[in-house]
Amino acid sequence: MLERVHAATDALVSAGKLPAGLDKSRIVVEPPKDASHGDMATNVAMVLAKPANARPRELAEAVAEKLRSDPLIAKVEIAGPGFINLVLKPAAWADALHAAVVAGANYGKSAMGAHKKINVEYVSANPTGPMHIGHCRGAVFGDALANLLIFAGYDVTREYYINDAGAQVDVLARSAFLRYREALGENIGPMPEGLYPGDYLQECGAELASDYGQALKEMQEAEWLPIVRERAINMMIAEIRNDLMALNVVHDLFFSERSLIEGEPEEVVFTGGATAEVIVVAPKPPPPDLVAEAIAKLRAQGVVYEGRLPPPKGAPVEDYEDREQTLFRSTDFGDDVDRPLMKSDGSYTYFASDIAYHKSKIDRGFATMIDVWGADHGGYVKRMQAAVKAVSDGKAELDVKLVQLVRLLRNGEPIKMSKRAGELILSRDVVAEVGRDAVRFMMLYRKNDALLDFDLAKVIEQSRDNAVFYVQYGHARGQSIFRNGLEVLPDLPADPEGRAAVLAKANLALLDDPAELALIRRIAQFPRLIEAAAEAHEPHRIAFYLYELASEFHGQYSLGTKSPHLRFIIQNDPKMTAARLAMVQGVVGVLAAGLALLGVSAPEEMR
RNA sequence: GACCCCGUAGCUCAGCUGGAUAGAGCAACGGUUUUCUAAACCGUCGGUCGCAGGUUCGAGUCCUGCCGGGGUCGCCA
Repeated sequence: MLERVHAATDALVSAGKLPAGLDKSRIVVEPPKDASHGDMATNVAMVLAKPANARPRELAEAVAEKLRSDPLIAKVEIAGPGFINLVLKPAAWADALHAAVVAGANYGKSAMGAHKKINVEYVSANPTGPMHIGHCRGAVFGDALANLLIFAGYDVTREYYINDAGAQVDVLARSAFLRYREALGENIGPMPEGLYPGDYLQECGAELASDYGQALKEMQEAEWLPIVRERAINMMIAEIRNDLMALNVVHDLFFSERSLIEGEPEEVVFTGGATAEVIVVAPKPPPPDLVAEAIAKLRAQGVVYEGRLPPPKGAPVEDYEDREQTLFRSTDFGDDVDRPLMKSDGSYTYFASDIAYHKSKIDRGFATMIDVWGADHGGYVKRMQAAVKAVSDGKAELDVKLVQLVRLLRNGEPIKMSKRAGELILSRDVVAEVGRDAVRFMMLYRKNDALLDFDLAKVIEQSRDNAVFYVQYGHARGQSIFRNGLEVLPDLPADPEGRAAVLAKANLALLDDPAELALIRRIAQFPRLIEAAAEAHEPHRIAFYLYELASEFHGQYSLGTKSPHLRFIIQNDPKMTAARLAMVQGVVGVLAAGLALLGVSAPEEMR
């Protein structure tokens, strides 16, 4: 439709009624919020009025005149300040539905991405324990976003960054070492302050005990620590991968932070749903220090210097010590203060290796990167974007999606967790209780930057109040209609492709009831929705759209109760039945496609 | 003190990147079933879009300043 409006304005330009060279980018043609305003509306006259030095309504009349001759347009009206409302002929909706049915699972796929490479990094939970519910939200969000971007035509790489180089993995190793001594029969008492108290390291300790016996105890810490650390990290990553698999969250690549510095890949190869190889970033020997390289590059650009920082505001830092340090001039890029790259003991800060990591992404050809982080990392966004800008010479772009906290409830009552005992609520426990579909859908049924209340009791309720159930029921109901439709159309194939091929041949012009046309209109919005959601990096829009589509479908179904002639299956009228089932096919196809993007199953029946 | 996010119906939230009379669900009240799944549907009630300015044909949406809630603030992860 947009092309038709453009054509109409072009015609006015060549007729000399409009000046040439107008900016047409702000012209939109879309379904109006209020259906009584027609099927489509355009703001063309209001957008062009000022630059063309014309009155909006007069200009609208001129454009409307051109559009009236279009064979698919039934009515053109001018309303309000200069909107042009279009009512399409039923044939236009028949065309739209036909396209949806024919395209099947490909309906809504877009070429807007043009195979542009995008890197989406999500989860990246530290390998120091199993995934908790906060990680879970980021995992589901990132996974669905990646699905969406692929559907929109981008070349997406899904990535997990393993923080296996910092102090916290040494803490992990010391904790595991205690569990090892415990496994050897020692009474270790309560876990000392600062170590990981969770009991998930007991298995690690037991393995170490059976593999090494007393040997590790005989060593100095410098000797046993790397051994224990590697074992513990590998086991924790295996844990996390299991948690990801339970959620059906996949990655293409697990990127080791340690490999940036040491050039050594972690020797972990996994198979299964969350499978991916760990990247080898450097040839060996000699292992180049990619962090040092990144810093050197920035230093050459003059954005790294030695200097002092003012003491931190807010909560007092106990061991603060004023000293000269290596700083990145992030203030040049809009950050509040410059940021340190080296710790006082001479090792790199996380920020330093994060710069090297993002440089690696840039070097691997990604000009667009999306990071999914927890909201507590919000203060980190500006400096990271600053670093990306600097290290890519302004060519690469980083979008950070902050995922807000999840508050778990049961029947409206917050579930309390005791951090003291190391008892965070685990992702796997929630999945086990309410199922993967409910977790995934509810995590996506909210904007990423809004707090999320997740009620364990409500998500397994079977009612309209439960969006997951409601949308899935829509899909199942459609399948049920196909099964019953066999009475009138005995030759209807059961497989989706075959069925769609048959139904596509139906005479769709028979669908002329206003409610039916409204439902088809909703189906026809799907491709545009995909593009808008992909553009904004907002998968939650799909979830909301599916809920609306399911709602209209349930409504349409119920109309048949009062008005039998509107039922999907009409005895003795195979032609009308075929047309109606084509409409159901359109709904079911979009529901299935949308649920697939969210990673939620589309059941055949609900019983 | 600075920065980031949030503030829309009694509650939980959408609002398609600036469009027309701001929408759903829940809650409350009323109705619909000899029916293709009532696990559903329809209706009624409910609003100073936190407040005040500004930008323009037009603001819940963009800008500025306040108010309220949350988060973060050198080497933590």
